[in-house]
Amino acid sequence: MRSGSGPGAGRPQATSHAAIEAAAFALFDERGFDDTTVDDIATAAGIGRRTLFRYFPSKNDIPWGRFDDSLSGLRATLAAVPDDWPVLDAVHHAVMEFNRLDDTVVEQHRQRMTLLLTTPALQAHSVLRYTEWRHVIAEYAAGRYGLAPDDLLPRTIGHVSLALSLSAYEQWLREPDSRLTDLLSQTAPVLRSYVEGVAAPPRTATGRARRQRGSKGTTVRP
Amino acid sequence: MRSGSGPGAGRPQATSHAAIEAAAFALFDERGFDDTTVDDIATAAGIGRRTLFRYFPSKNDIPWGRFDDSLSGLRATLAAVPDDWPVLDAVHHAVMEFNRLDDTVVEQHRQRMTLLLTTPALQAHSVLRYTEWRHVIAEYAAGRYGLAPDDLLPRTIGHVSLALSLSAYEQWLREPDSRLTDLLSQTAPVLRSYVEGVAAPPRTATGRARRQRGSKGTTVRP
DNA sequence: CTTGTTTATGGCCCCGAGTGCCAATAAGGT
DNA sequence: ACCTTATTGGCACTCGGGGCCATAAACAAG
Repeated sequence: MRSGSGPGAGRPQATSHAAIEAAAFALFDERGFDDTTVDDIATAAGIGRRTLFRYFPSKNDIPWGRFDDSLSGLRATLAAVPDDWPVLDAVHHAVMEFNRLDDTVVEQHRQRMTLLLTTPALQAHSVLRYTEWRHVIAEYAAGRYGLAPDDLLPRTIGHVSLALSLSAYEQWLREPDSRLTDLLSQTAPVLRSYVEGVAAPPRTATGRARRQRGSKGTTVRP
Repeated sequence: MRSGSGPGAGRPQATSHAAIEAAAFALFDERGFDDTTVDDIATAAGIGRRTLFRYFPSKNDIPWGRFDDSLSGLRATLAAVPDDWPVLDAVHHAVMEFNRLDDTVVEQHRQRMTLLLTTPALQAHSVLRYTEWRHVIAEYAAGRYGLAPDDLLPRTIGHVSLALSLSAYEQWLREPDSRLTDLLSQTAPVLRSYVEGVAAPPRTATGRARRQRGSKGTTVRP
């Protein structure tokens, strides 16, 4: 651990997370993730293979960059939300903040997320990251409701929040001209209309709006 | 491919999916998933390591068993739902059917799901299975709404349905005496109350019920 | 009984990810 | 010059996974 900016003693670091990440993304873009070996990345970054694994615990972690820091930001955003906001609004606000992008990095972020969401090995690995993310949401919800983070309600809120975010992200990647924040804002109403048993009016020209009558009665209604 | 029950010619199979699965679970139970090598499983099943990989594409696939067949069942259940049911109810019904368990296998299923949901390597790998599952749900919803499966609404329904199921499963594993179907039925109302901005009354003794100001619209709880 | 044909088996060898170990390196301080 | 400290990176190893291919074990036809 480098202690802040203190130089201290010892051999200086030969590289950085950012440098490795840049070298890796160049190769991923050129040959794809699976056809790029860790040796390739290490060589491109001018370091030894063994050193690379001290910066990133696995090849799969490289595309995620410094995700831990983002999580701290998410936690901080939630903590700053006034207590009288509905939990749904608080979470939605935090998700929007979490995914706010500077215009200059939006294409870079799109490339990163494309990699993460289309490469099977990365899709799989990402779950571990999502779990931490969900836990932050669940902890906040638990605090607001006076429950434990692994009670059913907070846990469900974590899962559903992630579901909505992923849904928005996938849609964002599909539509080159869309804006991520727009899609994130859309998922909540979409969910609400679904839960209330009413078909959302399709935004595409081909869709026919069909109205549902709720009469099943065995389970859902209190 | 064995063609139905026709014996035909050729060397008979030395084992079966079920036999490998049984041998594997015994070892997983004894030493844990990570400390069991593929060689161990093959030896225990009395086959060669190379043969094992012809029955299961990867070590991670062994705990999932024959999941494809279950997916066909899910598809069939959805297809059999009358068209005038609300989509939410149809999906909920299909999810319940999908997770219906014979009393004799409930403990076995619990063991399997514990393995799948607590082993990091399996948590990660399971995403690929979940994707197929979500796709079945999204396809159905798309058909009902007259949309494409990768439009925002069907995709979101797939994600949210999975989120609710996983939430129920995790809770089920935490509470030894709970019933999976009960929990699956609970997640939908939990989601509804959350979306409508009203705190669900905590069911645990320690929780203090905290009511949110419902600035967001209609209240449904008594 | 012998000779094909068919199909599954499993050994051999390879690759890539990831880890433990440890000597070498490059700083700062005394 | 010498010590302390921290990072580097090479070597060897394990494990998951896949390509290749000779071989075993069934059945059918001669």
